[in-house]
Amino acid sequence: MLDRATLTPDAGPNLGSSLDAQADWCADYEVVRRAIAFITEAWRSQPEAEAIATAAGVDIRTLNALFRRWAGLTPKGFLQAVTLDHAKRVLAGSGNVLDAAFELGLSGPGRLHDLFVTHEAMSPGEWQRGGAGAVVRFGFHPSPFGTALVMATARGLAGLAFADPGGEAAALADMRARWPAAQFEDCRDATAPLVRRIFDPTAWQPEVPLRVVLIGSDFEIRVWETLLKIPFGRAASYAALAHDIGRPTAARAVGAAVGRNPIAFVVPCHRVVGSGGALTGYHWGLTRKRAMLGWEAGWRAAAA
DNA sequence: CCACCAGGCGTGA
DNA sequence: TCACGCCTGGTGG
Repeated sequence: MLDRATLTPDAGPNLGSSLDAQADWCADYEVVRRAIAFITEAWRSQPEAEAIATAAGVDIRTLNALFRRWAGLTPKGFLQAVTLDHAKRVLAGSGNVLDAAFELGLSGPGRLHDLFVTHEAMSPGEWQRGGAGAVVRFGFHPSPFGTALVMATARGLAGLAFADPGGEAAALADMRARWPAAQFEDCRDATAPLVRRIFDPTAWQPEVPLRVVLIGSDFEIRVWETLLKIPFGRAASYAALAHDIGRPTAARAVGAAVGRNPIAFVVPCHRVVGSGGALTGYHWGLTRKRAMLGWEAGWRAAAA
């Protein structure tokens, strides 16, 4: 098992927590997004790196540099990371997701690339009672997966959404609709530190866990808690999740609950795929789900 | 690989 | 009660 010291900014993707890296994130993601869209559409013809670069609107050298910076992998490695084969490889076996994680030595304290999270769960009723007049502060920030919308309460991180260019208003409306009684305040200064930390694996450490608030039904909370057990760079199926929470026949209901996860990326709903490894859906777009799995694959490769 | 189907289940209206 | 989903396993191309 590797320790965090091997993950210096030089060894890993992007530039740690430097502000320059943050400024580059969205520009990089635009190219990544175009590359993934092209690969997804043209995978049958096994496109060359050259063709991918053209489709992404950059030259091949730029493409190489960009992928190294963005996720520490080559375009070829990236190509592999967004295929069905890769999804199957990272798919933990059926059965208990947590047990599978421990068997693989990827779970437990000190595991690699774990965004350590402590959570507090609230039912919608509790939220409404205790949160009458609750203030939710939000801000838009660059991230490796496009513009991120971060929502925070005094109790911790409550929401994380994504927006493609021009989709900021829709993302905000989506989030606001989840907590109709709350007051919202645009306050990027409050959310900026969260973003820096969330998207920089070199900043993840167990000593200072990230506090999150999960607001949902009992069933949803159980599903979301289980998502937090899926190791970085791996995947679980909806059926395995259903099995894990003791409702083996409720895979579809699990899918719906996963889809309602308010804290994208941090609660890793992007690590849930169909039983056969297919990426069946993602609230913030399948392209973004592929990007996240590819990014995690790159970080794992860089650390290994 | 695709299309379609039925069984399945928690949610919100 | 009902339609709706980030489902799944089976059938027939």
